[in-house]
Amino acid sequence: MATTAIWWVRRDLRLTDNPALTAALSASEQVVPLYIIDPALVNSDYVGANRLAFLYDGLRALAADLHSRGGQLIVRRGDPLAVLPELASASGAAAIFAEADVSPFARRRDARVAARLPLHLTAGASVFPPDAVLKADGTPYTVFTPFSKAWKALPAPQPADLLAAPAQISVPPGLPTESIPAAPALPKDIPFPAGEAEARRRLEKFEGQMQQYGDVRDRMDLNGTSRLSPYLRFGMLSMRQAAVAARSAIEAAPTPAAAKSATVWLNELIWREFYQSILYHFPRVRTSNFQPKFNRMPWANNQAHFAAWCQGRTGYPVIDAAMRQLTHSGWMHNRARMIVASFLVKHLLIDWRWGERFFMQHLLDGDPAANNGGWQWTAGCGTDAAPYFRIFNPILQGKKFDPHGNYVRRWLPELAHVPTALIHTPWEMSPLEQQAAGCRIGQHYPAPLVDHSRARNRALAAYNQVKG
DNA sequence: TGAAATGTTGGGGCG
DNA sequence: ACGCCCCAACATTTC
Repeated sequence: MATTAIWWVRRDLRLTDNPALTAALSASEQVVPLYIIDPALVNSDYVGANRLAFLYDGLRALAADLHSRGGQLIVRRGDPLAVLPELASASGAAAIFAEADVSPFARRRDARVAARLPLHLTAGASVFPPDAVLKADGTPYTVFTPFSKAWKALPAPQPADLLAAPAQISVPPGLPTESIPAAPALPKDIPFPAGEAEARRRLEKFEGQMQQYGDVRDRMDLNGTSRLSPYLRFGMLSMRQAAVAARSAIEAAPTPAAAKSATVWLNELIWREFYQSILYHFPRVRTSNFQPKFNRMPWANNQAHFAAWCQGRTGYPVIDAAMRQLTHSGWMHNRARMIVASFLVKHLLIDWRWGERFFMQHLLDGDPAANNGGWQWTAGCGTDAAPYFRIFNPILQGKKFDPHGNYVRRWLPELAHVPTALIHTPWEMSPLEQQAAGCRIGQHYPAPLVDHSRARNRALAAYNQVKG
């Protein structure tokens, strides 16, 4: 009888450069590619329809890729602790292989599984596992720059290190599978087709743009970023594939400026690894301030203000455009993420966890480590955090990073005819200008929810309380 | 991976 | 020609 192993797919929806799959294939003749739709995850308030739709589409793409190699994706719904033993006995599998996941939820789940079944966790979610990048005394880094230096000093993965996709996958016949749920109805303008092939296409396209990344990455009105985050989130692309591409762009750069630009993108990848390491070594950050003194923070937590922020109705065009980009497309430009996060936490004095949860509910790329790290950074309560007095001015940020107002107009059609000079301060339009633009402030578009200068002073006072 | 307040400098208008 | 003032423009410090 053929030996069998389960490849338990979680956040590694790819056949190329997949250490868990490779380990399963080398351990046994037959492999059961299994995805378990866990109701505890699906119904969590950290998950939303956007990301579920992307996941289900990704599973369909993975199933097709497996099918073309003679395999099959087995899908089950239920608690992994119940599904895995049942499938192991039905298939005769002697071992389970899966990619390690740093989130506290995943680690608890995997520990319970490993207590009952032979579960082998492999690296793969990051270029280097969290225990590989440590200070000389063995403790984890809590500041990004030294972390990134240590990361860059480790032997870089080479193109030849990337694991090839198996040509053929043999799955034991006759295993019952459930259908992949139809993706929930979503707005049509979600510009992220799921799947490994699409991820690779995007990476190849971005390799041609990486040398300009440093110049255009902050421009919200341009497509200067890689837009790979949803694919990295679900492992449709491995971090090693991304890092190899970044390194080769740096080496092939014709000018120092081009090399620097690609290095900036490599640093963005390292931020992902940094926050994975933080979540792994300090799991309490998932629910708590990394800096305990922020437990005293006098949040205002005004429900109506939070609702206005969520709906993109704060009266500040950059904020509202970004929030609608998030809810309508499942993604937000990174610069915009910093601006809206700063606004929620500082202008509105709302607990960063509220914003963190809302992001998780809407982002295709919503990742516990990166999202939590970003929010704690903005709130100033995290590792290597932004200083408390760094308060983004939404008007200036708009003028700098959306200079023609094209980003604002794209997501806020009610401002389509506002003159560019006032696109980031539409409340400054005279009654005549409002009429000409077909946009009456307070009717077609809200007046500012808070006054910038007053909100800034209130935030400084609140943060001073924590500091002292 | 800011912004505002405050300080400094230098050119030009003007008596 | 000179001093005075104004105020960009830039630099520094403060939050």
